[in-house]
Amino acid sequence: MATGSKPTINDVARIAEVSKKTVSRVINKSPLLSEKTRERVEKVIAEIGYVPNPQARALALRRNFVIAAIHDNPNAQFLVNVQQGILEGLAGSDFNLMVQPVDRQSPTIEDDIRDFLERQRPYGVVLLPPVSENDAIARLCDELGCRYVRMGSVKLDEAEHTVSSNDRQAVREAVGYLIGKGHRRIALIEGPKGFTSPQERRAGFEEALHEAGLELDVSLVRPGSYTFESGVTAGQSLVEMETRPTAIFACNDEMAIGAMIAARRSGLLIPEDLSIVGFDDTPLSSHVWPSLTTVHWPIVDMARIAALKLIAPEDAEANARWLLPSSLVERSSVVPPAS
Amino acid sequence: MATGSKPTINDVARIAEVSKKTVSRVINKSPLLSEKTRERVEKVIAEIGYVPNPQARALALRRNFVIAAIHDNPNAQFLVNVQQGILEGLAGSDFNLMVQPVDRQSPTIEDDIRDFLERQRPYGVVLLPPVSENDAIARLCDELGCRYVRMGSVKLDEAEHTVSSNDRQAVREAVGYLIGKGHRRIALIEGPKGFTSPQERRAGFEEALHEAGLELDVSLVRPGSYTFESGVTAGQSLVEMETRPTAIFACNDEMAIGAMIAARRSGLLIPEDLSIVGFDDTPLSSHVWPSLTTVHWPIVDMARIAALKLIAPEDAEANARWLLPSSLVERSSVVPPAS
DNA sequence: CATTCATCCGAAAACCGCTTGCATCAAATT
DNA sequence: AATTTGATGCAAGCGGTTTTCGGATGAATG
Repeated sequence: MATGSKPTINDVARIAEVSKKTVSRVINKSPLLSEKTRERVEKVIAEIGYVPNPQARALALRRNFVIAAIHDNPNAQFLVNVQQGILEGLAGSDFNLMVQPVDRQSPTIEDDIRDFLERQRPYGVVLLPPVSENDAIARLCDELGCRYVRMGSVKLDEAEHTVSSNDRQAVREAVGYLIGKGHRRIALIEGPKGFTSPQERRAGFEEALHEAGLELDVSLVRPGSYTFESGVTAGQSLVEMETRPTAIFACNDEMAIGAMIAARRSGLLIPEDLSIVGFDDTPLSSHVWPSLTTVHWPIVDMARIAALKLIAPEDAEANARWLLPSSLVERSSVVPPAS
Repeated sequence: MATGSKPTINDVARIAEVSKKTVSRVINKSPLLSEKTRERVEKVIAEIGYVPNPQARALALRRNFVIAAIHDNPNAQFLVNVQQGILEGLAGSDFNLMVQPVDRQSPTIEDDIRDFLERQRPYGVVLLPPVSENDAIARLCDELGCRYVRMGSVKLDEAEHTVSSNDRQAVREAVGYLIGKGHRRIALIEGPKGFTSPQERRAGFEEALHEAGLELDVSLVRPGSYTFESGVTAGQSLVEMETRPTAIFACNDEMAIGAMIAARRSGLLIPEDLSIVGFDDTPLSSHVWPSLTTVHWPIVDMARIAALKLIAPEDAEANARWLLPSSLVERSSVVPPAS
């Protein structure tokens, strides 16, 4: 090999006195290979510091050594956590992370994703919620032979393609905790309609009430869209009620904090006059005052496992864990109701 | 072309009755080409829906059609905004975004980045602060023939490789605004030592004081590390002073909000007892109560222009705008001091 | 012990789809 | 007619993988 340029498979073959094919077999861990030859080739590879050229492999294999995160504009913290998790899963491998935003509203979303997959040919894709709930996109991946994992509280019908969290159970626990503190008038700020995760969270809310023998009071339920502003609106409407709730469970932290702000604007003290529980455990939740009691949503773990499922499907952890526990994080936004 | 498989350059060449080379010339917009031939080839390309295979191009050109964002992740919101900006700049092009985190502390950081660049061969890289301040990495890019743009308040010596914001000027304006409201005892919570951006912000702070004929009171300066916790610590120490400041300028929003929390814990009312100004204009700043008056840091724009500089260096905007204005956003955390 | 046959490994060549150095050729210029 | 110029094509890469196929090896058989 010429000094200054990277060694190629030809250099390895020449020095080790074998054919390119043999070197290729070593790289791809082919079993049909004598131990002696393998060792000799590996020695040469180590000596001259050979690294296979990813572009050439991509061309020959029709597959790029890249994992793509396909998302539709969720929350910044969520996106970064997912990226971090995927990168953790990819660490030490030859894979890189590509980020591909899409527009869920767009009528051409399927064609856009098809174009992306056909052109970029990622080894696998991680579909983030809410776009992960689009079955057509999963079918598209199947059709194009692209590995995929769907994240979120997706319907749990295929463990192979899903990494999820048990939101329903976690919310039941959280609301049970409020009930345990003595709260009876507990309001709910919902997430956006039509997605699984808010549905699951609401289901958990109702289950907790029933478990305690309480009825769902629909006058205490407010719509929301997972945004801070929607939390403010919902919170305001709740604290202005004649008989206002003593506690609020919001389906995510942003809305919980929005509700907190709204309550404070109305002169209420948190948590003395109103307890609040959120969901997600974003950094935000410990940066407000009082700090927010919330449900920890294990997205970094989920994303790491999603990546492992894609690049090492035989990995034990990737196989075993596809439904991760969410759990309550007690901070200071909950106290028993003023009697 | 066989049904079901994508057309290749050979199909185009055959149908248009020209050579591959000529098709390649059309794709790469070579000037040495008769108008007639170009039109004929373009017609065929459009008809059969030919799209060049990126992997094959990458192999032949020794260059991947990818822009990499190399970061040493400070803040989630920052990272997402940069990604959004880069993607805006890349929209409509054939480029994709790759995300590569590095560890600034690692002794092997240069080798890590060298490996990444040599293997992945991105068309260009965007270096995010603080890793963008590492001159060795910029030299590495030069050496490997990789286009690069450094983001942040980098020393402004080479417009070609820099997209920056005028933090100093913006802070001068913000602190001038506090002075204009009547504040005289203005505290400063600094950013981490050894980086340009906190230095520039501090310089702006001092300039504003001097402009108003005030002296810098070093007893009102606190160290910080751009984290919420460091803001809490600094804020607490400031409000516990015998003669406490009437206003605080924090070098970023997280610390400003930390200081806000600390002040409130001490029983102070914001802004009545203490005015606070931050820097960055993260969503956070409008989600706290009272909402934070801060300096808008145009990172989405900066990142978009960085991407344009990489993929379309002849673009007018990319050339002209490499120093973007930051400007004050007035919210509700500043009032005149209680006399 | 010699011969045959199945088995398996590895060398050579084709291929993935695009770029490019060099050659060619027609048209335009002098 | 000779020379320049611009447009185009051929074929050889880029650095891997895969198919084909010949040769070596070892076991089975007579």
